Amino acid sequence: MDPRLDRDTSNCSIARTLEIVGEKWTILILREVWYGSSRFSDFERVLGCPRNLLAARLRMLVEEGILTTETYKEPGSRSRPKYVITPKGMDLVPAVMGLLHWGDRYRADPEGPAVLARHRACGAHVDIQIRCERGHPVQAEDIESVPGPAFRMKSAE
Amino acid sequence: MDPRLDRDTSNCSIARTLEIVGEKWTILILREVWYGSSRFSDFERVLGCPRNLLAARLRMLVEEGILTTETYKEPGSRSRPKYVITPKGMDLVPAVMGLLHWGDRYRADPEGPAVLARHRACGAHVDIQIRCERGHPVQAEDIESVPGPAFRMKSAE
DNA sequence: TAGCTGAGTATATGAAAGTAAACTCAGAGT
DNA sequence: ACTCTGAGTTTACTTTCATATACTCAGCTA
Repeated sequence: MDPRLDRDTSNCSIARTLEIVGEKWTILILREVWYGSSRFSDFERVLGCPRNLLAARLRMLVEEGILTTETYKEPGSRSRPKYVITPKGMDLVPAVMGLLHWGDRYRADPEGPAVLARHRACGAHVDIQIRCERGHPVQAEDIESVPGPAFRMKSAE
Repeated sequence: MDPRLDRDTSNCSIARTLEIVGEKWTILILREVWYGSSRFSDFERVLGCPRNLLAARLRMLVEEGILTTETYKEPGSRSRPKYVITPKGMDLVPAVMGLLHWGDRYRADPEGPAVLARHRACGAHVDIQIRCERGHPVQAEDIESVPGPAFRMKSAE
């Protein structure tokens, strides 16, 4: 990965993921879904996010298959839509756990984090780790990035 | 974590992390640092990002202690600054690996990813996993979020 | 049938981001 | 002394994004 090479970065998986979840509010909406919110008004109240953006982000997350809509019915009210996470959305958990853990470490209040992630089965604190296919824990420094099958160079302009 | 509760989310670690790395270009700059770039012109060329934004992002990353500046000297030229990652910056690797992995899975080209992450020692592919303190692998569905020491409710307005 | 409520849409305004080009600045080479 | 280069800064303009507020709409209840 010589930095002087003119790599074509248009098919970068990080950039492509950020195209979807990199806009303001998107990850925070997903956070609230994980914490149990599902209704438009819940997101609005807890996030304090403008309604038109909330509507736009929810629509996009549904289009991308990260959320899906179901209906709920409060007694005495009509059916309304709610937003639930899909398996594709659950697969974003590790990335967001990474952000959470970094914030806990470097930007938390003196008394500690606001939210703790626990293993439901045993109650122990959960964290993310990097491992290689053989199961060895890997330090970030020991990761080597190499060109993959879709690696491309910039074509001459 | 009842969604109807008026939680105060101003001290959320995810939101605080996004305040730093959530702006456009920031994570892509870090990606290039991991891939080996360190000079202003390298970032500019490979990212195609406007110079004023690149300068602003680099300044912010240095202020936050995620990057630090050193100098390099090309023979026949004067010393110039270069940007290198700090341990605090390396601690963002798991989060970005999460984004990379998700993109590889859901948004890669048909032939596969553009970049592969390998364990330098054994050459095996690396990935991120969620584990509890006792070392058990944890599925995203088995994570429970509970109020932590800095949990707060919204004060009455 | 009039009002209430949750889930939006529409509109206006301001703040960032993108684009492009000119300009600065320090020092090494000639 | 003059030029060249990498690393920026500055300015000007356009476009997209974000915010705030007002408005709509469907259906349940009174």
